[in-house]
Amino acid sequence: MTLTELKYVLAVARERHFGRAAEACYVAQPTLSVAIKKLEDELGVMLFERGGGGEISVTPAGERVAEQASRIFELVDGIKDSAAVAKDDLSGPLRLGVIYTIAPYLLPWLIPEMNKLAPHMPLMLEENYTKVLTEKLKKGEIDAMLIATPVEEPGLLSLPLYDEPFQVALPAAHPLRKKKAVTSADLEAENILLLGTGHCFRDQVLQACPCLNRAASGGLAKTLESSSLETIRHMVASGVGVTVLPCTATRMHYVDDDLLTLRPFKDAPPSRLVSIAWRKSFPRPKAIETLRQAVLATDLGCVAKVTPGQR
Amino acid sequence: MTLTELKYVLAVARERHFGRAAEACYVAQPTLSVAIKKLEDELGVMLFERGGGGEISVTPAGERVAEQASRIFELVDGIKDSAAVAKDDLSGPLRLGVIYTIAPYLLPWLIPEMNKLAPHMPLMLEENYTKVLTEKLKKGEIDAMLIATPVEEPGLLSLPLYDEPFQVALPAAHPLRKKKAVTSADLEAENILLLGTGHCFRDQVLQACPCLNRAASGGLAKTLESSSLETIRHMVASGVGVTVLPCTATRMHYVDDDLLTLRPFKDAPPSRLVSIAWRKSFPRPKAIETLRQAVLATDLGCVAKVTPGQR
DNA sequence: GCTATCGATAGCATTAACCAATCAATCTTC
DNA sequence: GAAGATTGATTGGTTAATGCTATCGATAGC
Repeated sequence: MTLTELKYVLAVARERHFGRAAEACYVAQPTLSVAIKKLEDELGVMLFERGGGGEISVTPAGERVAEQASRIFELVDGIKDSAAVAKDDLSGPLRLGVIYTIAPYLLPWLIPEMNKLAPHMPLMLEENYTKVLTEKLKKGEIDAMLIATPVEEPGLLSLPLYDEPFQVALPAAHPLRKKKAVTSADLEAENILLLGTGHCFRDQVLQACPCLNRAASGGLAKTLESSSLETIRHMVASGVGVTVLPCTATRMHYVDDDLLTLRPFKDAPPSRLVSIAWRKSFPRPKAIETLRQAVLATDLGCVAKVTPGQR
Repeated sequence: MTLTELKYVLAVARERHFGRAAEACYVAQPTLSVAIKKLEDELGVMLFERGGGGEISVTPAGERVAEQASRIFELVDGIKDSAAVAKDDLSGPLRLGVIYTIAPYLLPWLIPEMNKLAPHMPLMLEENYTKVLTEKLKKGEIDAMLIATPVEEPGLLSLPLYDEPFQVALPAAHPLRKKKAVTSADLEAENILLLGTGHCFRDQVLQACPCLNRAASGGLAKTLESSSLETIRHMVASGVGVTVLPCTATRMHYVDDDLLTLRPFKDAPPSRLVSIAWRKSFPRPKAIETLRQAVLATDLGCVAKVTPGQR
C-alpha cells in the first residue's frame, strides 16, 4: 500500500471517473488504472465497480478505504505543517543551562533580550554546576549552556562571549578601602569567604590568588559549601570578611552600597571567560547564534565582550 | 513522503540506532540513512540528532512526525482489516429487489434460508415493478433482483431459477369447479380480475389467454390498478369473479380454502420463468450464487426448478 | 596510537512507476 | 443496425526510485 495509491483512490472516489481522476492527479489514465488494480489485488477487494456505462460506482469497501485514506492525508498534512513550523530554528523551546555564578547576574537582562530577538522560542532554564551541565548537554538533556571554563569535550562546540574581571568586595569599614586597587597579596591576611567545591568560580579565584589557596588549606579562608555569591556578599556586608566577585555580580545592588566597598585588582586583574557551548550535532544553529547575539546585546557594564571578528 | 519513509522514521525513533532500525525493517543500513535524509530534506527539518556517540536522539520535530506516523499506520491497518472483512462476498448487506407478484410468496421462505446460508449478509429488500427494479439495478441502487421476465439489458446478467405454472382461482360455488382442469377458452365468458398495468404478471396472463385480451379491451375483464394479488384473491373468494394466479400464490393460505377453488390449466399450462438478475460488474459473485442456492433450496411446491445443469 | 563502532557516501543492480499507443466493451447516433 | 465516441484495461519501453555491497570519515574507548 502506498500513499500515492491512496491518493488515486480518493481521486477516483471523488470523480467517479478514471480519466478525470487521472487528470486531477496529473498522471495518465493507465497509471491510475494499474495503481488501483494493484491496491485491489493487495487488499483482495474490489474498490470500484466499473460498469460499462459512463459512471463507475464505489463499493462499500471502497467507501471505507476512501474514508480512512482521507483521514490519513489529514495526518500527512499535519506532519508537513508541524515540520514547517519546526523548520524555524527560533521556534520551540530552547533548553539552556547556566552555571550558578552567572545565572542571577545575566538572566534578568538576557531573557527580555531573547524575548525580543526570538519571541517564539521560550527558554527552559536550569542552574547547575559546570560538570553537571556538561554531562546533560552531552546527553541531550539541555541544548546549550553558559559556562566560565574552556570546553574541551568531544562532540561539543563553544564560543567565547565575554571576559569578566574579578573585583574585591570589602566591608564598609575595612582598612583596604583606602587603596584604589588591591593586589592578590593584600588578601593574604584577610578572612576570605569562598564558594563551596564544585563551583568553578571558587577554583578560578583560588587559581588567580595562590596565596588564598595556601590560606584555604591552612583554614583561614572560610568556604561556604553549596552557598551562593549573594549569600557571601551579604556576609561581607555584615563584616564577616572579604571576598572576590565577578564584576557582573557587583552591579544592580543598591541596598548594600553603604555597607559594601568594591575595589579592582591592580595590574592584570584576574578574570573569567564566559562562553556558550552546544552539541556539534545540535540542529538549530540559528538558535545558538541568536542566544549569542542576545548575550552580547546585553549591557553587562564592566565586561570585555568578544566580538564576532575575534572568533 | 512515503509510507516506507514513515515506517523507517518510526523504527529509528524506537531503536534510537540506525543499524538496529534497519535490521528491524529488513533493509540495509544505508537504505535507511538515505530514506531518512530524503524525508528530512523534503520536510526541511532534522528529525534525528546524530551525535558522535552511540545513541542518537529524536528532535522535537522528529517526535511529532513519529507520533503522527504511528497514527497513520493505525489507519493503514484499519484499511487492511476492513478490507479483509469486506473480502468475504457474503458479508455486508445485499440490496435485493423483488417484483410485487413474487415477494409475498417467496420471501417468507427465502429469508430464513438466507439467514442460514449467509448469516452475515442482511437483505435490504425492495418491492417494485420490473421496469423500476431494472433501472435501479443498472444504476447500482440495488445489487440483484428477482423478476419473471427475460432480462436483455446491456451490463446485466441473469439466471433462470424456476418455472411457475399458472392456476385458475374460482369462487367456491363456481360452475367451472366441476372440471378437473380448465382451458383458456373456459375463461372467455367469465368476469376476470386482473392486476393493473405495470405488473408483468398481468401481461403474462393476457399473453397466455388471448381471449382475455379481447375481453379486456371489450371491458369484460376487470382491471384493478396498482392492486395486489392478495386483494384480487379476496375478491374472488367473495364471489366477484375469477382470476389467474401463479402457483406460489396458491399455497399457504388456509382461511380461503372453503371459499376458493383452484384448478390447473389443461394441456401445456401457461407459466412464468422466475430469474435472478445482477450487474455483470457486481463484485460479489458468491452473494449472487448463494441467493440462487437459497431460492432453489426453498420449498416452492408446485414449481419446476431449474437445476444448475440446465443453465 | 590502535581498534571498534556508527552513520554517511559512492557505484551498481533491480524494481517500480509512468507514459504513449492500442485494445475490447459499451453506449449513442444516424 | 452499423459507425463513431467514450471508457477502462493492456502492452512495451523509458525513466526514476529503491536497495545492496563496499568504503569512508568521525568518534569513543583501550
